[in-house]
Amino acid sequence: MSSRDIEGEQVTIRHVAARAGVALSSVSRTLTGHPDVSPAMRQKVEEAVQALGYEPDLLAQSLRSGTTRNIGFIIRDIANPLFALVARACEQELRRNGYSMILMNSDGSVETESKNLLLLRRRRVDGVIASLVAEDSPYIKKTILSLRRPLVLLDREMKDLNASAVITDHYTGVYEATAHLISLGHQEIAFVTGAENVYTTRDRLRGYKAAFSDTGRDVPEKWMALGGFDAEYALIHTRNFLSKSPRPTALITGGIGSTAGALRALNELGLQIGKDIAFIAIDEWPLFDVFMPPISSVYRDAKAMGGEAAHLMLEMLNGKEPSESVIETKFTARSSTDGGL
Amino acid sequence: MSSRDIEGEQVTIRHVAARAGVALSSVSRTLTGHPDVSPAMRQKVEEAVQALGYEPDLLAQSLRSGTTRNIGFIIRDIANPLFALVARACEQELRRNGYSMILMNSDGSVETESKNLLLLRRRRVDGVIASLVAEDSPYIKKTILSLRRPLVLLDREMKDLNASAVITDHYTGVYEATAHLISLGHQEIAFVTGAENVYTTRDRLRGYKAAFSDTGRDVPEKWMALGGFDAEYALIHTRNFLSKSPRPTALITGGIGSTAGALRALNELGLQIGKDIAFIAIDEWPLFDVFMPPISSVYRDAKAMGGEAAHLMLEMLNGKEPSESVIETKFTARSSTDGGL
DNA sequence: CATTATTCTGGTAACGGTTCCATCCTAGAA
DNA sequence: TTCTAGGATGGAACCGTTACCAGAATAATG
Repeated sequence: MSSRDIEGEQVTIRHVAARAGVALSSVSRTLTGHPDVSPAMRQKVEEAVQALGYEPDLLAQSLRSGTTRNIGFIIRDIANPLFALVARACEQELRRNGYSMILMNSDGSVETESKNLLLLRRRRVDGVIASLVAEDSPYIKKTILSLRRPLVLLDREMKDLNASAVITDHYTGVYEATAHLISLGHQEIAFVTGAENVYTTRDRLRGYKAAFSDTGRDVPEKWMALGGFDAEYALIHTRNFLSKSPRPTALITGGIGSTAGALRALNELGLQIGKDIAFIAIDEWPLFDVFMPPISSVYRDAKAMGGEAAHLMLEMLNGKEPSESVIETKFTARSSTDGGL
Repeated sequence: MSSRDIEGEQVTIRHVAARAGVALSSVSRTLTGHPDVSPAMRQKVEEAVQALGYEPDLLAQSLRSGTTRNIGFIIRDIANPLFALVARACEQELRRNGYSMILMNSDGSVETESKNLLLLRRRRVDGVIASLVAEDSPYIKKTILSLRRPLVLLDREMKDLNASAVITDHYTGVYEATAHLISLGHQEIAFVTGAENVYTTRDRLRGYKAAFSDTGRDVPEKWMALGGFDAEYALIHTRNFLSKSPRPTALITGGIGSTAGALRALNELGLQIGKDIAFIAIDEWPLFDVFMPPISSVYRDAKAMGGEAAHLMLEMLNGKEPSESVIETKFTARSSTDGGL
């Protein structure tokens, strides 16, 4: 006998009706708080519900009502500490409002992402919150347009989508970070991050470039590696940059994964942060403040992002128009930006 | 006009039947792969499905079949990097097998956890994978017994539950870690971790104690702080221990949160790891290998845990009896255990 | 007291599928 | 040729709800 066989038959509204000696429609009315229910009826039904331990089947209710109170949440990788914080805050806020979160990793693949979207549609989720792998895939765009459900994008820009979005103002933070390095006398500032087919990269790049041009300097294009958010990409390109001679005197990494890869490369080459090279990370790893030396960073409030995403979703579910919400970034100088020159 | 109004009416099996000019039962048979379907019928149905862009409603299928292909996943905190790795591996494996994951944080609260379990039951999930907040809550036990669904526990021991479990062999790793410190000459080894009402703590504690008693030493009970997995708890107690005189010469922290709190305390007190104090963390933070100095740790494969949890769940869903799976731990000495004496 | 408005209640039709059952064909066996 | 087995199909019941509609009971009105 497997554990599945144990399932005693489910208690349905019919059983309750029988036990209370009333029509099943009356039970439904009582339970959904319809006004036309006599105290006597309420009494009988509640007694029966209590006695049988009845609980309404959300599946059946969903089929009937056309709303599941389920929200799909698609991200590249839940193990990314930043996304994990976003997901947690988002789940908490959704849960407080009676919604559940169906979590799907897209594993950095447009194909998986697309499959996930289609599966969520078949599951009749009420809405989707997603951090897309890329903005330039026509296939994904087509899939999204066919979703026909409220959508909240995380740090992505896509036209004609009728979607809400939580957008980070990367520009400000990265501008400040780069300007800080320049003010310290750095010019050969490497920048290792993801590809330009996502808003995140483009906005950061804008800040990076502006910091140079605003001070009348040339942007050191040769020290830019814009290709992937994964640690492997950052590892290879950081290693490459730092083996050259002359090499960059400072390094900025964009994103959690890039930072991990770059730190590994620095470690491997025996270069000490804040001494042999100045280092700034965009987005914080949880223990950055106790790292030795403490790492300068461009911070954004991931918790706020998740909460805001849930909030925008709930608004759309209440019939409001899609809208955008902006998250600030803040540069904090710590001792990892000390040396390098 | 809100985005919800856009929803053009759903294409159902009825529309397909009408378009193909056949009975709706025939459409169903064709789509579910029933053997008694003529090539002509298949042709007609497939043409209609294609033309209308029909996709079966998983909700309706679930209601009929009694199986949702949804698995509930309950953990204390998805932002815990270890749990995030577990969750990712688990979701990937479930997804490969056609299941989706409903994620719920219990936020360290037995009450929330219990509510989550009940909600998952109402959502008619096919099974639940959970890392429970505590093993000694009769209320939770009662709730779980009423689940009537396959259950996989993560690192927890509960009797008479008919559940599968992924169990970590903490004993070995912690024993080795403690023995290593003892062999270096440490006796005043502090141990800061969660409460004993979860298997995790008990098994670690067993290893810690055995390392002392096996060498005929007294267990330094006064340096044990077993109360909470949260960083705050570890911060306070580490601070407290290390302000004493004499103070511990070594410190072991059990769990991701404890490690974070302890590192903050050390930082705050200006104590340098691997010099002023020997330090070992149980469970690794993602960047431990590039931390300066690198941190000695008791490692376990979180990815394997998640995959194994999914595997055990799938087995139960296929009618197999509940079973247990054991995950190994491995102590690795790095330079954080150098000094202290 | 008769009549009209209000509660209140029960029956039934959806929601979108699957599956059983009965019927009609067609082909193979006697 | 006649009988039968089984393939192919349509119709209807069912999964567990909610919502509409009609009728019964009660209350309010003239």
